[in-house]
Amino acid sequence: MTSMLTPEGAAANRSPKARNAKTRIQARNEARILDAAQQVFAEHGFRGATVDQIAARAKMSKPNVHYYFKRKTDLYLAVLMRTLDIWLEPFRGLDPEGDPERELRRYISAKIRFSRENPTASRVFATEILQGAPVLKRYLGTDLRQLVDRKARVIRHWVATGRLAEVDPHHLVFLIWAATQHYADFETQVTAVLGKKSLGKDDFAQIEESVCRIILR
Amino acid sequence: MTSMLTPEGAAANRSPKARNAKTRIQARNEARILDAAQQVFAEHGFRGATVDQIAARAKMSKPNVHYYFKRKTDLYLAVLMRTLDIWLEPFRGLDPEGDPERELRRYISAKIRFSRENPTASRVFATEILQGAPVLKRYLGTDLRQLVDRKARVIRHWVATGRLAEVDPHHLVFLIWAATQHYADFETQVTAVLGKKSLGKDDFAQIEESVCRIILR
DNA sequence: GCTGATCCTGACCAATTGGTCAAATAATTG
DNA sequence: CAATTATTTGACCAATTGGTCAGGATCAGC
Repeated sequence: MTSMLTPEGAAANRSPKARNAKTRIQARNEARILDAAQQVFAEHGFRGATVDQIAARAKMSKPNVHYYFKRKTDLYLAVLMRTLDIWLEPFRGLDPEGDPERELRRYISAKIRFSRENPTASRVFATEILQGAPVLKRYLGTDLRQLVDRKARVIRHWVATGRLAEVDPHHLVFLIWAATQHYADFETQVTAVLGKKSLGKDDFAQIEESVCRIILR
Repeated sequence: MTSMLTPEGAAANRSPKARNAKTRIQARNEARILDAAQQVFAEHGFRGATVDQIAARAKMSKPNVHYYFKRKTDLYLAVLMRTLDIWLEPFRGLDPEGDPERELRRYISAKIRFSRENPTASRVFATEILQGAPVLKRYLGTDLRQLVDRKARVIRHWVATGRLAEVDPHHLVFLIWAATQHYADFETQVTAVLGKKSLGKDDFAQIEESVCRIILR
């Protein structure tokens, strides 16, 4: 993966004067568009989102959005990959030599923090998966699968050396993903049922503690 | 709620000859449309779904779909309410006098079974919540909240009488919801990472056992 | 300043959208 | 069967959609 912010489909920006390097304007605008797109995709899904809406939220004209991202799907892919990059960084960092509880707790903590600070990113990803991952399916079955298998081996190693309770590594990972994303994705339901306005920093701190206690019992 | 399959918005079907009672044709077609709509909404969200697609999947003409459900939102609402009706029935059935573990296990079991047999229903609901529950927000904050509060009191009672370990009732409910729906909603990701074709009956049996063991420890 | 590349936009299109309607067809009932 | 009602559809519409394009504005470097 590695910073796929400009995948094949993105506008072939021949860089300023010479080869490839982004203008300050380019960097600023691409980021602004990505942020706007993330919000709109989170609210309406891929097909429900309109380029007009995205442009409006980025305070730009529609043709200008297309100047930076030729097609809507490029924009969508870029948003998803940006999220995956951030999500998987602490996952890749799981250290086989480290203390299992400390390692997992750090991963959970990082994931929850990002979900709280950036719930829309989590929601775009969730929507993509819910709808059968039309765009990400290939990636999930190759790169991500490989990565998870590698880390599953680490977890199995922790279990084998008696440093972690007996668990199925894959289901442990799924459980962590589910738990850390659920409160960001379903925040509307949680706040409505609890009668709260929104989930604050303290709420998420409590959630983190609960999740860790249950998972790392 | 109670069988809101024909909410205000639905076509004002003056019933056959007299007042209100559904023709056999009516019942059959409404069900067929609802099933088709559920699939399409699950794949594309509300805005991404088209009435044409729904009609095609129900093997009907578009005007005929509008004959039974005047507007797209009526159809959407009907799909959501049908799911909620089924989901909440076993939740309402939680018996304060019953054995807590038995009661909760039965609820979890029913919920997982429905998620497995009807994953698209779960996905439509999840998408609605993800997108901020534009249609269901009011219901969540009133009826559902009331119901959950009532059942939270039951759980608190179980804890108070020492029949259940110390837990926050609301978070217990959320955890059950998250766990029972996750494998239906994110099946694509799970199967892709596991390299499986799909999740079978046995997979869900194992999932049910895991969820129960973790939650009812 | 001048030049060329980058950045931005109004106007426009073909395709698709939710929804309507008049008229045709099938059920039901007397 | 005839009349009434329930069901179904082709044709249509106004609005919205993703995307294009020619040209204008702005910038960097000389």
